[in-house]
Amino acid sequence: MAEKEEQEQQQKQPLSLKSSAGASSRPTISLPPRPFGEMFFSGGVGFSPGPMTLVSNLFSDPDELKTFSQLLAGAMASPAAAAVAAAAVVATAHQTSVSSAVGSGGDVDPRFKQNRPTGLMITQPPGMFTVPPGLSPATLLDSPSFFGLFSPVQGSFGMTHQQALAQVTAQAVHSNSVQSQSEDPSSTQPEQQTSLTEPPSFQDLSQAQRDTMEVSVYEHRLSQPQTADKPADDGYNWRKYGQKQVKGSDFPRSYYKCTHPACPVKKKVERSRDGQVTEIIYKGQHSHEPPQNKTKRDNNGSSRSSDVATQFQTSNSGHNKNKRDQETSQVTTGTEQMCEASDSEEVGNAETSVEPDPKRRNMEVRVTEPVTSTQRTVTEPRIIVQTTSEVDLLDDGFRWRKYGQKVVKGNLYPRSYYKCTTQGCGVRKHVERAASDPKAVVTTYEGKHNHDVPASRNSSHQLRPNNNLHNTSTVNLNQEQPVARLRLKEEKIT
DNA sequence: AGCCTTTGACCAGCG
DNA sequence: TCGCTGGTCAAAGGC
Repeated sequence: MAEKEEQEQQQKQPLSLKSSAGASSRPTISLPPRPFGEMFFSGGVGFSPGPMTLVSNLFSDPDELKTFSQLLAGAMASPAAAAVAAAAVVATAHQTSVSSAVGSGGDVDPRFKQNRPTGLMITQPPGMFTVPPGLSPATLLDSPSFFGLFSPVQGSFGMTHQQALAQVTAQAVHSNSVQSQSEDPSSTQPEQQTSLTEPPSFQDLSQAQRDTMEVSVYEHRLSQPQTADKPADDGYNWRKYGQKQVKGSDFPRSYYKCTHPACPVKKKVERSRDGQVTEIIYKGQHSHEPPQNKTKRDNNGSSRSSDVATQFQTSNSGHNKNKRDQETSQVTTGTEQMCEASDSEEVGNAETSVEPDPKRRNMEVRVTEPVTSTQRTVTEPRIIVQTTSEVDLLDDGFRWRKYGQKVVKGNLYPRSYYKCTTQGCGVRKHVERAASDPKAVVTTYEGKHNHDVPASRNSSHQLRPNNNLHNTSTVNLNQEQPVARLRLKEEKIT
């Protein structure tokens, strides 16, 4: 008897795994409706400014950014990455179609490295991407439906990344729309149909459309469960307006409303028996920016933490009949597996990364995100996919492989992340376009090369970082070009 | 004083 | 229609 109870208790632990769609109590936390790109890419880079600065003008073309096709190609190199790409595309596209709403968070928490989320599962809303358990991402990629979804993108070279995303969005939304209509033939969703050609951003939507649009973003919390009275601080102010003991839960469910006047956003917070937050479901779109002066109350780092969104769901108020189901159903990619925390530097650092773990082939993908605390509005969601094929040739003498990029606060341009391709060398650098001048870039090095410049490139390198430099300096390499900086940072990479 | 949480009651959807 | 369940309201109290 006691043993049974113990088993039950174990099953109710936040990290326990259950199937979704009603039966699921997989620990999920849904993010507030905010740009997926931001959720993926903002905050907590993990790098800190290094000591030396140097001028360079390595990118003259703002389109250095990877195209969607490139991202897709990169993703296809790795099944796991492919899954992440798919999920990211869907999520991003979905976000694009629904909202350009603001994000949440605050300042970067330096404790993030300790508290960073460590894993999550990418899931998709019904009618969008559904990868049945047992179907590997690679299989997915081979499936006609997958490329059916992406075909407009692949067949649209020359279009912008955002346009590509828009088309994917259209496909996804259409798919969702079709499903919804099949469930409720009497209702139509003209605005979504319209989005087939040009998905409207949240700003583009009429107020009525905004009001009827709901977005829930599910997020899995794999570590740092919320044990405080309040759930994760997501940058907004909430007022609890109700609490209910729900069936099948040992802990009551709490209901919160955004305290901002006229803001319709609500969230539900569920906890496990031990008080840990196991699920937060957001509903609605914030009609305002997060309060900038919001008090940070995280003394232990538990607040301010947010994990990567793993599931997007949309519903239309016209379908309230099915709203509950839509809100609670969760379709996940791959098996119902939860990955434990990983201390992988690659995973744990700032950007989204992918860890193709053969043991978790059917597990979606592991993607991590730093504690998000930056607050900004992302106008163009971007995708970060770890690519394996691209070798960056930024000519500092070393060979680099680009493994991600993201948009950072205050800069319209993403910065890109590179790793030294030499085996065993953990040096990384990130290159960002200067906010003040897109022609200038800031390159930050992290770590110390444990090898010499590759012989084949010895003669060509221009900006080789001095591994032993500790000073900071700025060098203007080109009087005609804006000053960019190369920061060198020497620190132990753990 | 203002904002928040608590909590019992009420309401609506569903089977 | 009734009971169950989840969601919300609103008064009371605390900080």
